[in-house]
Amino acid sequence: MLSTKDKLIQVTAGLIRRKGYSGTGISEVLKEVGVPKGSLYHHFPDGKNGLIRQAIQYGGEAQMLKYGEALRGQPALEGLSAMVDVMINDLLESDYKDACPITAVAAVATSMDEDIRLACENIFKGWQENLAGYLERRGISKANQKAEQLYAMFEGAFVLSQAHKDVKYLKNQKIYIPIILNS
Amino acid sequence: MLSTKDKLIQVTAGLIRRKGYSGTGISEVLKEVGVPKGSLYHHFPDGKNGLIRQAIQYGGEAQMLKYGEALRGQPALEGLSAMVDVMINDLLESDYKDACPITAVAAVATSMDEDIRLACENIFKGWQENLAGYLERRGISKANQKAEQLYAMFEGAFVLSQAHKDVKYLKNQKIYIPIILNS
DNA sequence: GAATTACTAGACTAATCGGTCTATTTTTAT
DNA sequence: ATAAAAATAGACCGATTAGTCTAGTAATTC
Repeated sequence: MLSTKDKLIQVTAGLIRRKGYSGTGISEVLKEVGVPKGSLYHHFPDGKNGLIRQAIQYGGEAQMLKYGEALRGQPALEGLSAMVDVMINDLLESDYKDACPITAVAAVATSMDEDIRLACENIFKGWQENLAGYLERRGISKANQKAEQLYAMFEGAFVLSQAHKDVKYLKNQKIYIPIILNS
Repeated sequence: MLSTKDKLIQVTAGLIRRKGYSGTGISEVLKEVGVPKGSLYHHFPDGKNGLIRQAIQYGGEAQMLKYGEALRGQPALEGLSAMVDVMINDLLESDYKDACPITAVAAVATSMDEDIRLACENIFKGWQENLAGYLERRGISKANQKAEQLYAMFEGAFVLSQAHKDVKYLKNQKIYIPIILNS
């Protein structure tokens, strides 16, 4: 059984992924979870900002778990390919509605409260370090730089695939994964 | 002298780049341009949607011009490098507040009116075709696929650089440009 | 110069925004 | 059992949202 607080975080994480920061309304969250306003402001004394900050963190960590599962036990090439498949599935399953959990907020975060941007930055950083460690354990040189580049590629391909409603941009990443790894 | 309509489009283009679709308010646009509501709904009978759609198009085309200028007359490597510099400058000059003119909207566009998403898609498509033609004229093989990949990389690096407030992700693209071109 | 069209001006509406506040209920600790 | 703390409930607030509507002004056409 999920606590009210967790339900609020999860529902918010789902909404910001589709509608971004400003597009996600407090009342919509409350309605979907089925709790009154008092509960929200009890659990999140600094209101929308605190709620979204925690939702970003939750969504980012949940995503990292999915990526980690795809990578685990696999050689670099297969693991990264499976990770791209996770992204492809996310788009297809949501009919292209679910953005990367961070991008939808990150793109406007520098014009909002700094703590929101920091939350995005930290999630990205965690993803990258995770992937860099994975590459390093597989003996790949310049693991850190390559992890950065792979994330940049995947991130961009995700945005393009979503905007075009066509996963080909993500699929193409599989061609370039070995090229980056061997560079 | 700019027409009222053009001023509305330009100011809106600037705002959506920083705050996205939902974060950009009609009244904020009006205030900044200094015109009353009647003018806006005269020039844009379908309201906010029409205004933002045209602002996306304007912003996208303006950006393409900047990219075109960077590429023009240059060999592929130098041209693409200069294009990355345009992105770097955009971030630095705005203190990381200006996102890619399309991404900020595109990430949430699939959860809104289809015409908004189509506007984003068309701009991306235009950019890509433009770059593919440029590569082709320089005798580069698989120009279309490489143009797609380069945009994915740049797009992702832009998002990461913005979120981290660090242009290193964009700078690193210069390492990978020749790798993609020669692949 | 008169009529028509284009545009500006801004009051106004209904709905929603995030947030506050006071009760009330539920749970926990003693 | 009782006191204290945690959580729920929702009325209410001022501000803002996108959008409508009626007037009035400016420019254009005939």
